[in-house]
Amino acid sequence: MTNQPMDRFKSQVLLILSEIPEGECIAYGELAKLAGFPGYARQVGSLMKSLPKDTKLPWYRVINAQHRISFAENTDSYLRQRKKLEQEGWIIVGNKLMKNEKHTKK
DNA sequence: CTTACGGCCCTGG
DNA sequence: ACCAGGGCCGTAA
Repeated sequence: MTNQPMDRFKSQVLLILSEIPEGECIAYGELAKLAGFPGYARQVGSLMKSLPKDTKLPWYRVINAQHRISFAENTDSYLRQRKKLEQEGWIIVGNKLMKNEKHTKK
């Protein structure tokens, strides 16, 4: 028996995360809020960090509230996430995520 | 646009 | 119990 609230938090976050459709993204804080734990953005981050590298969960669809990838550009974590997102139709311009629309809006 | 700072909340030493 | 540190966030300079 461990900390029940935290266990609940984790399972909720993972559940919601598993239901994020392809091509969509969510912020750490948003995810926490949906899970019923507003203010737990950092915990979501730690949880993502704890996920196994080969996880099926779309951890890469979680980004920060500034629509940026929360990793330094020179890290491979950053590259892995970026690659995944680009595969799902996102474009990263100046570190910002943008939907890949047919007509680049002007 | 880039930094800094305070606030937030758990973990691990 | 104290303290430092995170895949964070919003505001201010």
